[in-house]
This record gives sequence, C-alpha cells and structure tokens, in this order.
Amino acid sequence: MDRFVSTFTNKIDAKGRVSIPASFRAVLERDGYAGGIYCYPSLDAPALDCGGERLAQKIDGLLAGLPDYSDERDELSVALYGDVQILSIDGDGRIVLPEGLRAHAGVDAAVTFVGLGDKFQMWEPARFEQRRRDARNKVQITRKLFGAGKPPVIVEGSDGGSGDGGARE
Amino acid sequence: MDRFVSTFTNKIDAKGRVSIPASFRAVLERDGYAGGIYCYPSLDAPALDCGGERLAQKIDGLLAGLPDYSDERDELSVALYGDVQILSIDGDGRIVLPEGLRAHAGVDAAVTFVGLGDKFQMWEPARFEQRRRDARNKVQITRKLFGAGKPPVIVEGSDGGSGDGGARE
DNA sequence: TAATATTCCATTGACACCCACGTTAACCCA
DNA sequence: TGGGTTAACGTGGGTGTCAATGGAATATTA
Repeated sequence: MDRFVSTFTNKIDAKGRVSIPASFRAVLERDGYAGGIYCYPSLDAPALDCGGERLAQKIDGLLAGLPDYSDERDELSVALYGDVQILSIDGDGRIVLPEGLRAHAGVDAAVTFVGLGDKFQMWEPARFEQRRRDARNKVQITRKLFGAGKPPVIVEGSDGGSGDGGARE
Repeated sequence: MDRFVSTFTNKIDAKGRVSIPASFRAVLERDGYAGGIYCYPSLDAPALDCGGERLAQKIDGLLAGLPDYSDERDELSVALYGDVQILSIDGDGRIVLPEGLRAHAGVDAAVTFVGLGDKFQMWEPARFEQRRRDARNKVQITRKLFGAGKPPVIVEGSDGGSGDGGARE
C-alpha cells in the first residue's frame, strides 16, 4: 500500500488533536517522513493538502526550474513554502492543526481525511460531503458522455487500487 | 529537516530582540553557521533575506557567474554584499535587528519568519499577509505548472458502494 | 559615569510524550 | 456459523519539557 486511498472522518479533541487514519500513517512511513507531515492550504478549495517527503520534493522540483533571486521564484516560494507547515505526529499518530490552517479549511469539531494518491486532503466533514455530491453529479455527466457502463470510481491518481484490504473502518 | 519551511511570528521586545524559530535554528545548525546568520534587505520586497553558510555560498556562486569588473557584478556585489549584516545569535536563540534592516522591512513590534527552502525571510506581519495573498493569486493563475487540471477529490465508489470501504463517520 | 549592548536567569504557556479506556473489527475455535 | 477472544485504532487526559518572552545583572564603549 503506497497510496492514500479512501476517506475517513476523525474527531478533534479538546486540545486540538486529530488522529491520522492508520492506513495513511502506513503510507507516510513508506514515504519516509521525518517526524511530521507537510501541510498547506489548498489553492482551489477550502481544504488542506498534506503529504510526506514525496510532496515536499514535488514542491522543490517546482522551484528548481526557476532561477535564483528571480521575482517569480521569490513569489512562488512565498506562496508554496510560506504556507507550508510541518505538523509533527505524536506517538499516537495524532497532529494538532494550527489556527491558520483550521481557519482555511473551516474545521472545528472533526476532520475528513481524503486520500488522493500522492497526497491527501483534510476537509470540514459537511463541506466535503457537499463537494462529493457535486463531484458525483459531474461523474454522472461524464459517464453519459462516454457512453459508459464502466463503473465509476475515479480516484485521481488513476490506476489506484480500489478497495482491497485497505479501508478498514 | 534541512530546509526552512513554514512561517512563524515572534515578538520584538523592548531591547529589539527577536527569537528565531527553533526549527529554523535547527536548520542553521545543520547548515553549519559560525555564531551568526547572514541577513540583508531583499532586493524586491520590503523584507529581509536570511540564512547560513549555504546562503552565503549561493551568493558567491551567483557573483562567480558574472565577469569580473563588469558593471552588473559591481552592482550586484554592492547590492548583496554591501548590505549584508551578520547577526549573532545569543544563548537564547535571539538576534537584534539593526536599525537599517528594521527600517527596510518596516518592522517594529513583531516579525514574521517565512521559510523559503534554503533561506528565510523576515517580514512585518501585516505586510506579509498582504504579500501572501498576492502570491497565492498569482500561483493560481500559473497553476498549470503543477500538472494541474486535475480536479480535486472524488473518490467514492458507485452507488453500489462496492468500491473502497467507505468512511465510517 | 552614563548609556548601550550582551549574557544570564526566571516565568509562562504550549506542545510532545506517556498511559489508560472504550469500541470495533479481525481472528480463532468450537 | 456463531460466540468468544484478541488486537488495533481512535479518543481522552495528565505530566514533563522546551521554546518564547520578560527582566535583571554584567560587560563594553563613549
């Protein structure tokens, strides 16, 4: 299992802690993460993008192409690195969400973890439910267009395994 | 952790001292710094660029690329080296910002530290907030770089519910 | 000596670490 | 197949540690 798959909803406790789904943690291990996960506000949604080293390297790669000390680089750096927070995972597999991130995602009592292959997102449960409904409609339309019959599923990473053992709970 | 990541805001006390975020200090250690950090006014922003040895070497490298005695080199040398200050870090991980630097960044009561990979910047908090918004907007526009176009989300197996194990919630 | 800068110490509050409980899903065996 | 057992995960709470901050004491310079 090396991809983030499926969705889980966990509670935020009084201290602001949330458990990261065990299966996601397993992926992070393989990903090789040094004590914490990278997490930043999604650019196009009220959600948080999270991942391990692989995600960090993706960001690096993005900047690697730009010349040092160029305006674009500085700007992009600010937007990417500047927003990134490293959330350390405690012994029980939990993180605490800083105020800024919580605000962007609008979460308070609970968080929905959404696997997206290379990375995963954190959503306010109700908001995610809404988004998912919308997405489903879109899928229906797409199916019609393709004259489908094909089963849906559509993780974005693609080939991604469907269910398999993963998903517990 | 070997790069400056994430943002922190710390206060300036009556004597002009600011704590450098602990995680940044950790990076500086690895970077091998001799008692102080390199710090100079950003060329294109009301902020201060800071870093350790790696940053110094990068500047050297940048200048090395330009022909000796060229105008650009002179200009750049002055622009970079000329304003560089070495700020020593005290036993508690704090530095004091000289007047000149404070003026350029417009800081007074607090400083926002922004990790940018192999260097970090210091901003006046409000000003940084503004800059961040701008940067995010711009990035959204140039987002093709991300290999974007990928719509977010959408897991959820068909109505059959076969797919993965669905969330518990 | 006055004024400024640097080092040292104390306080506070946040966070990481530790353990304990309840629930649930997986497993085993009759 | 069904009931009991076990293990794992999510959750809650207590506690120690460390970072940030404020202030005092000491050194340094004019």
